[in-house]
Amino acid sequence: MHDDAARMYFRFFNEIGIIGQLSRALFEARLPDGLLVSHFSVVNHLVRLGDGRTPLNIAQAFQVPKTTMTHTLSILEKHGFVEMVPNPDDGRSKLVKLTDAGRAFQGEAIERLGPDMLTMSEEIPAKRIAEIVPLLEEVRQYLDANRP
Amino acid sequence: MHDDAARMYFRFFNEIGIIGQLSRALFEARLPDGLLVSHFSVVNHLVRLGDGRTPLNIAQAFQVPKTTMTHTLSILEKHGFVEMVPNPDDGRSKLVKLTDAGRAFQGEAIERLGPDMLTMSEEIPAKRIAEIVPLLEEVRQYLDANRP
DNA sequence: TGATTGTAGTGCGATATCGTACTATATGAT
DNA sequence: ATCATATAGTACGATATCGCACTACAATCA
Repeated sequence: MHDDAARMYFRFFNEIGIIGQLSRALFEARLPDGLLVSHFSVVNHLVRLGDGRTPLNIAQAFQVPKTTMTHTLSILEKHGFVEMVPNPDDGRSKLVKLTDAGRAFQGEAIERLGPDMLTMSEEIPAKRIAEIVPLLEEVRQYLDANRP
Repeated sequence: MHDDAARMYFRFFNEIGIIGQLSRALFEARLPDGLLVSHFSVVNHLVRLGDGRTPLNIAQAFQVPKTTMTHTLSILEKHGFVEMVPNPDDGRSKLVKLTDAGRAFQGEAIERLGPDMLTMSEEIPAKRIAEIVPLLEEVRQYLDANRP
């Protein structure tokens, strides 16, 4: 491993970290007060991939401890975006159901991001983004498969 | 803005977020107990770009509120990695000085990451990473310049 | 069946991050 | 010089995230 190579990985992960932070801040500025990306992400996940999942299943999808997901889901429940129902197949567990308010929240949040993405696309076309997404997916899969 | 373009940006930021989370977890597994990436990052910043900076300057470099940096620096001070000294040019402010222990901490943390990067470079060569870093920098600069 | 082991979710405590408000000092206008 | 405004740092409270430990239920095995 050359120093140059090591430095390149450092730069890469550094940029990833900063972009993650900046995009999160941008996104949260478009969400209703008090709601965070971590809240939206779960609702978005349920809308896209289907609800009726267990908290543990969702926690694993987001790579967060189940205690964190318990907390996040309690917030979503407080906002009326999801409902927790008993799992008929397993008395220990619950199923997370989206409500109409939850679906509306997801749709509105995405709509609010439209103008930002439009503006960004004028400076950095989606075509250029599309060129690097595959490698990012590869890196993500590698890291996912090699978790400590 | 086509839906396809919007979806591409979503995928991009989604991958960024996940990679950020996974790489943070990986890195923190290599740090001494109780120390987080947020701690290392500040020490690393001071080693690379020079110490004797003010807390506010560092906070802005990391795009975090100054209250967060106050807290982070207090942790680093508790570990003996930095010292806070009065700023001779401004009675309101302080300067952050690295200690020998701080430099050692940074060097050891980087060394510990070496094997991980070596392993990763076997699957995803640094050359491929190098090809996309410039665009990531562009995105980062764009987001930085268009903060809400 | 009963005992053991494993799993889903939660309660609790610790730390990180952030927003608001405050203090002390600096800057600029008059 | 004085006053108004701006800035650096901190105190404090709120929320997010996480690890540990516990409970309830499930699965397995004797």
